[in-house]
Amino acid sequence: MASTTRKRSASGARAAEAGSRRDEIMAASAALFARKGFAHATMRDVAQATNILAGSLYHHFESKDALLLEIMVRFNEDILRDMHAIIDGEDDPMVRLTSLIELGISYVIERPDEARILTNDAHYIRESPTLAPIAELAAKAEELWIAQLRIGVKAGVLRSDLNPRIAYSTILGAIFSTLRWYRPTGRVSAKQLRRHVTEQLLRGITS
Amino acid sequence: MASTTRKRSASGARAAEAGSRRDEIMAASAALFARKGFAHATMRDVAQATNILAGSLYHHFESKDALLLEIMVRFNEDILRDMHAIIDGEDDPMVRLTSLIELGISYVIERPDEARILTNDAHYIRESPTLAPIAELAAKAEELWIAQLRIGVKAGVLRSDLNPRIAYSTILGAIFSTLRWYRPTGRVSAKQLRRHVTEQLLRGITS
DNA sequence: GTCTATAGATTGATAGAC
DNA sequence: GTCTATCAATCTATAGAC
Repeated sequence: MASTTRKRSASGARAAEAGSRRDEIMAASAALFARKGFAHATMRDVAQATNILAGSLYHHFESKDALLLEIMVRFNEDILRDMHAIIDGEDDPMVRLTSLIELGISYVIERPDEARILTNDAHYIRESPTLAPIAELAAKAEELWIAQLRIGVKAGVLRSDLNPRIAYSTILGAIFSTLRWYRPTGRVSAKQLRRHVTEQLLRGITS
Repeated sequence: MASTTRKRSASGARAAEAGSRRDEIMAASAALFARKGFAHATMRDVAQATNILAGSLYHHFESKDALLLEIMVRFNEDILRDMHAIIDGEDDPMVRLTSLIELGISYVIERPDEARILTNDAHYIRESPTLAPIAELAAKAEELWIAQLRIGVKAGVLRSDLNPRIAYSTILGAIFSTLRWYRPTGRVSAKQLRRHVTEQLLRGITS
C-alpha cells in the first residue's frame, strides 16, 4: 500500500515545524498541477490555494520547477522503497509480481495527484535537466520491474516468449490508465478495481 | 491500418491547393505539440518550422486552439471510420476485438504525434469548451469499444466476470503506453510489437 | 514569514503595408 | 498570403518594507 511516511530533515523539531508549511504548499500544488497540468497551473494559483501571496512562495521553494521536483522525488522514492520491501521480503516470483502490480494500483488509487502529474507531464519532466532526478528514480523502478519479469520467465511461471520490456510498458500503461476515469466514490470499489486489473494483467503474461 | 486519406473541401481544386499549406502547418504543429506539449509549443515555433512568420499563421487558422482542434478532429474521425469498417465488415466477436486492438496499435505506430497529443494533453482538451468536439469523438470510440466487449462477454468468448469499462481502460492504456519508448528504427519491429501486445491483451480478457 | 510592487521575459493575437 | 510592428495579457521571479 502507498505509505504516507514523511521525510524529515535531520535538524530536528524546528525543521519539522518549518516543514509543515512546505507540506501544505506541496499538497496544494500537487492537486493543481494534476488538475490543470503543470504548465497551466500558475504560482498565483498555488499561492491562493495556500492562502498566501505568490511572492511568499519563493521563501519556501526556489522556483516552480523546484516545487515540482520535490513533489515527484518524494513520490518516486516512496514507490521505490515499497518495491524493494516486496522484493526483499518474498522469494516466489509469482507472488512478487502480483504484489508489484497491486502496489502500482494502490499508488494510483491513493495518490492520484502525483500519479497524474507523472503521466501528464512526463515529456516536460524528461526534457528538463533540473528535473533529471525524477526520471532517474523512474528508471530505477523500471529496472526493478523488468528484472522481476525476467526472473518470472526463467522460472517458467511467465510465457517463454514474453518480451519483458513490452510487458512492462503495457502493464504500467494499464495501471495508470485507470486515472482517467476511476473515482473512489463511484460504483467500482478500490478493492474491485485492484482485483480486476491484477487478474487481467496476470492472465496476459502467465504461461 | 491507419488510413492516410485526407479530407478535401467540397469547393474543388482551388480549395485543395489552399489546403496544401494548411496541411503543412498542421503536420509541423502536430510534431511540435507532441514533442514539447501543447502549452510549451509556441506559435512562433510552429511558424519557424513552416518557414513563415508567426503573424502569417493567423491567415490560415483562427487561433492556436483552432489548430489543435483540426488536427485532433481529423485524427479521431479517421479512427472512428476505421473502427466502423471493422465492425460492419465482420460478424465474429473475437475477430472484431482482435482487429480493433490491432487497429489501435497501428494508429499509435503510424501516427504517433497525434496519439501523443491525445494522451499528454487530454486534460486540457477535456476542459476546454472550444475543443469539446474532440472529446465527443473520443467518447464515441469508447462506446464502440465497450459495446464490442459486452458482445464478447455475452457470446461467451470473453470471461463472464469481465467489467467492460475496466477492460476498455486497461486495453487502451496498454496500447498507448508504447508511445513512451517505441521507435520504428529500434530492435522491435512494428509487426512484433503488434503481435506481442495483441496476444497479451487477448489473453487477459478471454475465457 | 508574509506582503507590496514591479522587473523582465514571453506569449497569443491584431492591424496594416506590400 | 506574407511581413513588419506591436499590443495586451500573463507569468516567473526578485527586492525591500514590515
